[in-house]
Amino acid sequence: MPLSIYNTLTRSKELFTPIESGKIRMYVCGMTVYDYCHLGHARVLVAFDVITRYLRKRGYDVTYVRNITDIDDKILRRAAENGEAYTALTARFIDAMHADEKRLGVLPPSAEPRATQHIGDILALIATLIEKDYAYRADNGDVYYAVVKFDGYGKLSGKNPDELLAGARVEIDEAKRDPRDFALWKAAKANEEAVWNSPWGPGRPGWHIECSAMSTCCLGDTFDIHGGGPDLRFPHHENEIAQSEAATGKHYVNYWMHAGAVRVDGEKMSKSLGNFFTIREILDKYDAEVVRYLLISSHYRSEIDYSQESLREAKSGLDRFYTALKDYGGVMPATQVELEQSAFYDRFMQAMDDDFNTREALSAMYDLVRELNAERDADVAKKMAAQLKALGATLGILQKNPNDYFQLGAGHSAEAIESLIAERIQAKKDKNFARSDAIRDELKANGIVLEDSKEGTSWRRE
RNA sequence: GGCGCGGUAGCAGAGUGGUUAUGCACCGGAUUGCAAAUCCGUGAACGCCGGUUCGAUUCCGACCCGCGCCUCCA
Repeated sequence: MPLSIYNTLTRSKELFTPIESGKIRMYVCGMTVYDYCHLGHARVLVAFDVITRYLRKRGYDVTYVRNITDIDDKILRRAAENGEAYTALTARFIDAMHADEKRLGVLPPSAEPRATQHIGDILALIATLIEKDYAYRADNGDVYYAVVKFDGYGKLSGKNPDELLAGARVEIDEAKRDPRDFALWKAAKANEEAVWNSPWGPGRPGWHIECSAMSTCCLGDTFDIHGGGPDLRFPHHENEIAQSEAATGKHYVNYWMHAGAVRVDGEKMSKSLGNFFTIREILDKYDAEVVRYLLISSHYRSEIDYSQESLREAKSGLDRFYTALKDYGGVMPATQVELEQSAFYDRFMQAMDDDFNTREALSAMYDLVRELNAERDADVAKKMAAQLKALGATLGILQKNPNDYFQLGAGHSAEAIESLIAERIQAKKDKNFARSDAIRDELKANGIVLEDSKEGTSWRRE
């Protein structure tokens, strides 16, 4: 079964071939830690988490590196506003990020390099670029990359370097030889606390060079997959290519992957527009697994629109899965062969092999649900439930005990609900349906739904 | 202006040159004391105009509309 991946560089789906058989080296641009993560970050986090899980399920040994940008203009500005050390600020938001991703069921990456821990690598990379005449020190003390020197500039974003030059939106900076040039090293200004010494004077690294240094350092000059958010394609990733390929003389990345944007009310959600929702404020109101389900219920490359309605639908969809698993509890031992012996498994894998088509994979799972719900043979049904749960694991969902999923966070105590259920069962035995319905209505008004079956009465929060 | 993406049933969202996506919602039936859940079933779609084809939602071209990047942003 071939795996195909959409490559942003060639704008087409390509059969995936790793550099080294059985191994995948992947780098994803992580957060700049000056604020809480928002839904857009969650999208990238979850998308590449699913991708990593699937690649591992397929048997690849995946090294997943996701950096942390912990030195940058925005960080320094925010720290100054708060009157705190920038290191204190970044430490806080790194902790918050880890807490958020854990709640979303995102597995930790293999390595999480931080820019401030790689200053030496960054300096070495800049020195190489200057040596090879791809960079220059300007009069203001900054070191810039000379875009004109790099032949392939624009190949990732499809931009023509000449048109970029003509673009009036590129800021004119007297120190630069060319308006397209970007900073590799920023000279220290007065009273700045974040300063490192360099051959070009005290200062700090530019954003783009950080990722070139950290990725190459952790994964080698050429690696398999580089991912990130949609707005990183230009200029960030374009600049990474220019830096890394100029420095090493080698091809930098084989497959470029970019997640789709998250929108709110039809507008792009972004920090600059100020219309973003942080992960934690959403998770205060909604089940983290519902949010994760929302993020995987459309293709990772497509845009998604965030709304109350889309969350409600996500919850309904996830409820259907957990309802199907409800009678089978948490533990469902099954052999690998049993788990994979299914047309639904094949469909799932085929969908995921096609550029990680989670939506198509979910539809195979829903078809499995229908068959499971209709199955009369308890042993067969149990096996199907195990299959469903195993497929869910690949997407990072459905691993909770169904009762926990349905009951945790209910306003009432379980004891109070159970006692009302007992009273209602007695009323039903007495044919006192007015009383039994009253109990059900009362619980319903408090967000508790009762469901009768042959085995008895169960409950869930709405 | 340059480059790129998309327009699919009430909504969300896959996919395919001819035959069921899927989920939510709706309708009919089964089940239920009544519900809920579940199952069975019906209905409903491919922006507009041309072209290629025996046949196009699917390929090609034009058009209309929406959006993204080009500036810090995931």
